[in-house]
Amino acid sequence: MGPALALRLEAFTRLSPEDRAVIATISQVSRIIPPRRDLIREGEKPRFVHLMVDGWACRYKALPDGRRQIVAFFIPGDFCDLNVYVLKEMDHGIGAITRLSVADISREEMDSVTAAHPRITQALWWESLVQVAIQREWTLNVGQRSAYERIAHLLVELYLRLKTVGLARDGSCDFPLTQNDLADASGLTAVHVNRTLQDLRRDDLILLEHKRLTIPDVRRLMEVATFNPSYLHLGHEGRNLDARLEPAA
Amino acid sequence: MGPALALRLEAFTRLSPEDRAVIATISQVSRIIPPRRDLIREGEKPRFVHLMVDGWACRYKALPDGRRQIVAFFIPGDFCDLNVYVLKEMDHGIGAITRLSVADISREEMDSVTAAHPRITQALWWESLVQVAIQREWTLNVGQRSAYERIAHLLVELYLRLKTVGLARDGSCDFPLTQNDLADASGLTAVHVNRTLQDLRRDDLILLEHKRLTIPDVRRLMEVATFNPSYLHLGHEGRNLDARLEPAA
DNA sequence: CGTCTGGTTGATACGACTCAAATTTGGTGG
DNA sequence: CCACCAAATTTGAGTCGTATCAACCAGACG
Repeated sequence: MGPALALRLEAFTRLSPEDRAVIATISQVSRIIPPRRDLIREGEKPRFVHLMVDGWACRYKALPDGRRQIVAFFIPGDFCDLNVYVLKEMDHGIGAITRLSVADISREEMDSVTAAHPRITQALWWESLVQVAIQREWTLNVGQRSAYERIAHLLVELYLRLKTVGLARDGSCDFPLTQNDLADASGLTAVHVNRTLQDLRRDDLILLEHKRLTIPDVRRLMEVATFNPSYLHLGHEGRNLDARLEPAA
Repeated sequence: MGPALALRLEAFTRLSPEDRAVIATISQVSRIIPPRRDLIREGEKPRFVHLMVDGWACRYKALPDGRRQIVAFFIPGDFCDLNVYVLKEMDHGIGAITRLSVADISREEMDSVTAAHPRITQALWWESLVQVAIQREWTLNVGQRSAYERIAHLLVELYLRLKTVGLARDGSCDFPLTQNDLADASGLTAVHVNRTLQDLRRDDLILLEHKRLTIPDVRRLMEVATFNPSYLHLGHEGRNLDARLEPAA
């Protein structure tokens, strides 16, 4: 439950102490969602911008016959949809994966922050552009990569994003997703995800057990995943994450 | 070369005559791109917001080994990436499909428009949220739908979007995409796209020849595509498109 | 009229799916 | 602390959708 949002925005820009204070204010948890419950459903009218303070969530779309695609994962420090309130209704749902602490931020609150803090505003811009870039990369991921590459890519992405907000180090992080979640996110079946994870383990690319992921050699996993970190847009003036060039050893 | 942007924004909001004048001003063509040429490449620094005035383009991402995924199509009235200039470099390319007229809009020009015209600003918000929603739907499309549904979905989406900007009527529209383009956009091979189009033709769902698409019964095609138009967010106070409920006959 | 791009066809291969069952894990209450 | 249950993971066998590879054809164009 660290200052995930501040860490996230600092990946991109520098924040003043006042900026940080403002961020701490909007990061006040306003709601706790139990695991596997929806935060908001398709069809509802969006009233707030949600900020993930603690826990994991996902954005998903469902087809009438039950097929389901997770189109994004949210980790602490992620916003969902700056400016949603211009839309009449949600075209997708957002579900908690773990127990989730969210800050529901009203339009007014948001407006007053952006009006007074250009630096934060710009950083929020960046954060939402990065989210779209991730969405595009996911389209590429399910459209072109093999199961093996696809899962590897997903794991690397999550690992790097977690690292940005201080939730991963030394190649390892908590990892609450089930194989079913991975299947829904990758467009594969759970059975095939299972076998693919076994392949990745066999090749010593990952360790994954008890909801904990360890990547012994991030570089190597990135290679097999054809992972090009440019879409995460981390190479800015802010804290320069070593995501772009993972330390060789 | 009609007022595509105005039509597009009016799908969502009402515009005053002044608004329309401003839109006409920013829609001035500043560049013509020949077909199949890149408008901007991965790695370049984005300097302008691009507005598609006439012609089709696509956003694509490529893998080192040549695999390629089209992640979006642009048709007249589409913007690409409001606010891109906060990013250091493009994580994807944008390529012209047909001969293309674009308006390159500078950051300053953009800022001055949004500062003075809240109505337009809100509409631009909407337009970019819709683009993200489309991106999510594409992830669902390639992740979950069969080849048959997938191609059908793509065709319906493009048809409805073209209709919004006055480029389609009576179930038919110009359609400059090659089967190769469709393959890159759907994550299928060109051969399989070919066979799938034949299936759709056999089932009297589409006519497609000489770069012209006709959909005899849009409703029916939407059904086989499990097309849920809510993601296009057309049900707003603006001109109410009949996309949500295509006329029965 | 030849060239080229885009479209079409056929034969074969394989990656991922399906279905079904077994096993392990984690949590809960007695 | 153990017994129990549900959820998650694992395994196996068989199938199918889509990819691959290789020709061939048609229309557009210079």
